[in-house]
Amino acid sequence: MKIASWNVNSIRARLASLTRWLDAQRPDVLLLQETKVTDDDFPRDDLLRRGYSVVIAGQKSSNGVAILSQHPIRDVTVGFPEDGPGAEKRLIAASIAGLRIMSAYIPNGRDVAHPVFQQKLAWLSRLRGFLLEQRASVRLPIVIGGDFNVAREARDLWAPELFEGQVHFHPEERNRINALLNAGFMDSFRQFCDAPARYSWWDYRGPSVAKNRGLRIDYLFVDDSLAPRCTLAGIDAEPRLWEKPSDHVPVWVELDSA
DNA sequence: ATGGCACCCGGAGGGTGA
Repeated sequence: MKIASWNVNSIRARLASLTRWLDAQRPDVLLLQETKVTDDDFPRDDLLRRGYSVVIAGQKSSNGVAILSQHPIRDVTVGFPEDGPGAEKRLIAASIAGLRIMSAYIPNGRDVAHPVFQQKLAWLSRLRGFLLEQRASVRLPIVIGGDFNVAREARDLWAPELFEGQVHFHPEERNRINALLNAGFMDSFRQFCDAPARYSWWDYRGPSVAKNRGLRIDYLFVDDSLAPRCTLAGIDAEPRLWEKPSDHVPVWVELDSA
């Protein structure tokens, strides 16, 4: 079972790339972030035609998450239980093939001095609590993928000395990610690859792609209990070289059948 | 060096991303 996650930076702008990648890779499940579209305008038909069921949590202009699946989708929840009606659409969870699968788009944080940076930290803390609550209540192994907007380690950034203490590589962000993993999850990519400079995002501007100046900020975290089933994981950097790319690329994990 | 680029909305150019 192949599960992938991709911040597409607008599903409408990325529909050609998305369908090209889906047709080539045929993942069982694809988690999307930054769909940037209302539910009414989500291009469902292009995905249904390819055999994917779709559940979405969208909003106008920004944010927006979705889950695409070739298997039946059940028990969908959007956001955190305590969210008000105006909450940004950054989290969707569903039960698929005996797993609790989630797509998450963690707030960027903008700048460490900006109030939204504290909201990012709070959001990551809430996410940890939500994962524990879901594990207890749904009782299925959890796979959460998404754009976490945090590089975990120095080997996950092109210039750690430049980013240290800044947004995306601040100790408080790393602490929140580590606390989340310590709750019983593993960074699937790092089970199979120790190499530095394997990134999931490159800036649109300047020579970022040519010089491999990127960040690894997109992850698939899987329940520790899934370790024996986890056979391979990777980052597919190729779509970053296609026409009209997202600035993020898909990350993926393969799980053996239970 | 606050630029670079791409997306959004709205119908110009500012807000946001990372």
